[in-house]
Amino acid sequence: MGITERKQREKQEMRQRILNGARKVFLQNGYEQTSMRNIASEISYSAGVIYFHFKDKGEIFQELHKEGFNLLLKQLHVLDSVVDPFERLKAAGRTFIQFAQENKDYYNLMFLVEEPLKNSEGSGFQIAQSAINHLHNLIKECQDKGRFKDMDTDYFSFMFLSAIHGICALFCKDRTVAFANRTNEELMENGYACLVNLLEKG
Amino acid sequence: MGITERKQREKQEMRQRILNGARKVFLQNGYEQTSMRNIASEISYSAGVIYFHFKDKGEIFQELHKEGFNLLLKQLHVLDSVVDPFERLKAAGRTFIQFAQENKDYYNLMFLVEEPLKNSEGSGFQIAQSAINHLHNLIKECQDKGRFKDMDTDYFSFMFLSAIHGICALFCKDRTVAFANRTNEELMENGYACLVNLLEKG
DNA sequence: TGTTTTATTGAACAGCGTTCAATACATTTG
DNA sequence: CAAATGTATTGAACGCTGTTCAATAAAACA
Repeated sequence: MGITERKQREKQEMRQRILNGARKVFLQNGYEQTSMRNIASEISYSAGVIYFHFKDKGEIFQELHKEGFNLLLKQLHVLDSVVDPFERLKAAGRTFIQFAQENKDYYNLMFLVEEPLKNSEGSGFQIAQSAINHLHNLIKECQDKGRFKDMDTDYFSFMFLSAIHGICALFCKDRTVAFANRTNEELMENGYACLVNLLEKG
Repeated sequence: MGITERKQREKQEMRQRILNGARKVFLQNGYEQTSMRNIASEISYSAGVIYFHFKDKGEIFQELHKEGFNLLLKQLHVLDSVVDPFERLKAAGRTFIQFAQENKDYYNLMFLVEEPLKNSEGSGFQIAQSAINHLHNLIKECQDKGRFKDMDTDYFSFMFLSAIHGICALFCKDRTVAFANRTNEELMENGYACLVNLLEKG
């Protein structure tokens, strides 16, 4: 049955075509400002057809959300070769911040958009969870080498992620204005340096 | 001219009536889900009249944004009597987190909603700035007593705020799911405790 | 009283996410 | 090949959104 095979492939291609259009519009205008009609006209189709290939806008969100995490994880895995876990942790934080700076829209999607990521079955949830596990293990490695010995691994992971996310979130939602006379780059870089300074004493 | 006086008062009352309706609907449904028609029907007026008293939805946002900051600042000023600046700083962080937990919608509005807070003339910007200055001075006090001596005050303030904001932002946008088997309260409280633990070593 | 100012309404516009009957096309069946 | 079936796409429609505006009501002034 080569025909049904081709049909499936064509359907998959259409799904991808929609996703490509969605990504393009969304990287230009941000997720909130991206409408189904925008996406459709980007790929020269009618808006209705999207609903034949996707349940709703939320499913497109899920896909791009997953894309964002894969992109971030790919950049983080570059650091796998760094042997010292604490050096790897510090570099991971820097990579995370850099990712937010270079992919503001993806970052918004992944961590700041109001969207039901509820159903724990979704693969989007799983990939986020695996990222957390990765961080958890990394910090455990640091602890095994004597760092942060008196801290609970889970809570410390949460705190570390929060601190970095806070930097990125203030940046992504334009809440850095109140820190006068400092560029975003200066704030984020030197702010993170302060955190690292603290970590080195723990 | 008692009449123009009364007119002005009535106009102010109408402004307040709209704001009260807006606050109520927005505390029930969240800012994004609050429409002008919702607000209008809440106070039994037509939607159009809002535009006679407010420029647009953004101006209502500005007002509620300011309200949120005033509420937060009021709670922070309770700590003014704490003499030791480091104790005050630690308590301020806890108060901040508690504020986010108890006023999720205000917090979203203040720090997470996508909205042009651009024009540096707005009083909303000023109140945010004064909050930052307050934090800056508090940290400077700590430094004067020997804490965080090797840190730049500005960047350290930014880092501290970021760390706490990160905790609150993950909570407010429901991104804590990936930390299994821990309630939000546990995560936030113990996560912050980890930060405090680090600070005590700095 | 008549005129001008001020406040409010309700309809309208363009856009949103989503649904659905109609339609065109591809494939399978008779 | 023709008819029937299934699959993909369209475009109109629904009820929502923020916003504008002519018409209108009410109040203040002359």
